Amino acid sequence: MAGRKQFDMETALDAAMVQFWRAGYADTSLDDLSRATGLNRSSIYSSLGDKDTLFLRCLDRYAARYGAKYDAALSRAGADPLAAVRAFFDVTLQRIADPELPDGCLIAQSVMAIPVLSPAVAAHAMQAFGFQRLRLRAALKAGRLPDEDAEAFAVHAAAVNQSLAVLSRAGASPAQLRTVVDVTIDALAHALPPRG
Amino acid sequence: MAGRKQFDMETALDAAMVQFWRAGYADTSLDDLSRATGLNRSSIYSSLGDKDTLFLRCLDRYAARYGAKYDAALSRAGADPLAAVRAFFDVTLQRIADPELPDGCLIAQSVMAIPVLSPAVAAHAMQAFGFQRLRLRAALKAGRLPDEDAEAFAVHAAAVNQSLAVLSRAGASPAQLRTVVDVTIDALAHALPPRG
DNA sequence: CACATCTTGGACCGATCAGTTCAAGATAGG
DNA sequence: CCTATCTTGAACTGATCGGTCCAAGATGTG
Repeated sequence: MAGRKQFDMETALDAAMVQFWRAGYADTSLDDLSRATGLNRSSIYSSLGDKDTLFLRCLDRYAARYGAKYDAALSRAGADPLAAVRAFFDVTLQRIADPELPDGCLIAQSVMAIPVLSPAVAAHAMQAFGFQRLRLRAALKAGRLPDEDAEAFAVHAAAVNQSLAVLSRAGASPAQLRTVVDVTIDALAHALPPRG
Repeated sequence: MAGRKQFDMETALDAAMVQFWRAGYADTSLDDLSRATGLNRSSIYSSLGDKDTLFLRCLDRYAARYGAKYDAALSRAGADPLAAVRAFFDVTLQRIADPELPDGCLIAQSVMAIPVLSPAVAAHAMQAFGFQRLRLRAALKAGRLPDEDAEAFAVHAAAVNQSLAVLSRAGASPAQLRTVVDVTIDALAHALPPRG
């Protein structure tokens, strides 16, 4: 029953991340984490740290993984602002549509829980939270959109993106979420011509 | 120390509501509720019910109170679609700007916690959650907006409205929230003319 | 003034929480 | 094969959880 580690670290971290993502920090006990990862408390503590540390690692893991997806999608989309916004939303919609993953967004949920999180965790959540808008703004600025419009587009799209997390958590279907995105893109498309 | 009730029911319910609103269901203990309301456990149980029941009452109280504010604002705004949307957002912005009240939105937070809430509470949260969009859609339909556009506007505005809760919880300033709203209204305004 | 009624404070319950400790035992190096 | 090293399972700790119970005592009625 011992000797060399009997589990894969990446798999265990993913399992812990999904558990926190589904149930939130407060409603995830060490027994839940033990069940989800297949490790017992001793192994969790020695290999993954205490609950706070582990949650921080999961938060950063989530931010890095999906942040990379946003970056890749925006880079693929190129210079057209609407294509960039569309690509941006598609990353979110794809994540939500994945039946293997919980609904919502770990970062958005963590931000909502800021008043009861430790300062360190809250700081990470807030930092990760701001990145989506900054990524999109940078992509739009790199394209052929005036800075002012890039900021406005990014603010608006990031806001709608956050709402997708709430809506999916409320049980909205992928089709309903797609409608929200389409309406948003439509509104942005109409706002574009008189300026660009 | 006893005899007739020594507290005001409405005040106590408001205090409990604010406590749940600030810290969420999971992170609110009976001691927290006791401290917030000034009542002790016995009085809470005999007068307000158990934790689940009390939370349900607070959720309904919140939905009724702010639902009424949305109704009143939309009714005051009249038939102009943009005025209606503006009035809709103003209710949210005013609530968030009130320093006496927690950031965010009790319903949005509850919806995010659905996987760990009791079925009864989850059902109430989901029902309350859908009302904003329906109120707005009804107001827009009553105005001079085609049904299809009314639905699209309502979907979009309700989504942005939800994001305001997340953003405020992340510490966004009232000015930043106002920017999100202004950008949204601007986009909707541009989407309007070619159709209406 | 006396009595029945009802609120209140605080002690108490079993369950569960995060976190610690340690012996059992599997492994790797010599 | 032997031993030092490290993981693992399980028991344990003190704190806190939601919920219950009951005596103390203030009130309204007669």
